[in-house]
Amino acid sequence: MRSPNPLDEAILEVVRSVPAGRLLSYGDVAEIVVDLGSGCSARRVARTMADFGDEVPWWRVVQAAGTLAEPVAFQARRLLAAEGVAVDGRLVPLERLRWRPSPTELALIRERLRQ
DNA sequence: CTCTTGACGCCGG
DNA sequence: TCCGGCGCCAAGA
Repeated sequence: MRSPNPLDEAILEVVRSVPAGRLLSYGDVAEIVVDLGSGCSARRVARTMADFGDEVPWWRVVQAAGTLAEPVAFQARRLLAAEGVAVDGRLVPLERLRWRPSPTELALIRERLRQ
């Protein structure tokens, strides 16, 4: 298994910052990482989740349509329900629970990455 | 080097 | 709503 590079670290740090019960899409994570200064994309985030997701609350990252990614849908459904998220089949209320880092939160993430 | 393969996403039909 | 088509991008074959 490959080891995480700086871009992976940035992605993982963002996902780690998502509070329980809140959600983002792969694309949202990518946007935030871009704001942090690295180039990124939804597909790139998905790859990092596939490789290193178990190090972070990966289940809070869902598809843009509010659907759970097929390969991990079963586990995600259980973990999300455990933190109070209403799961309807493969659908979750992304619009209602979407998380965006505040400027200060963003600064904190930047700080944590500066190691 | 080319071609395929995804925990993706937007647009049309 | 549910596909199909594309664009995207890095990893493997």
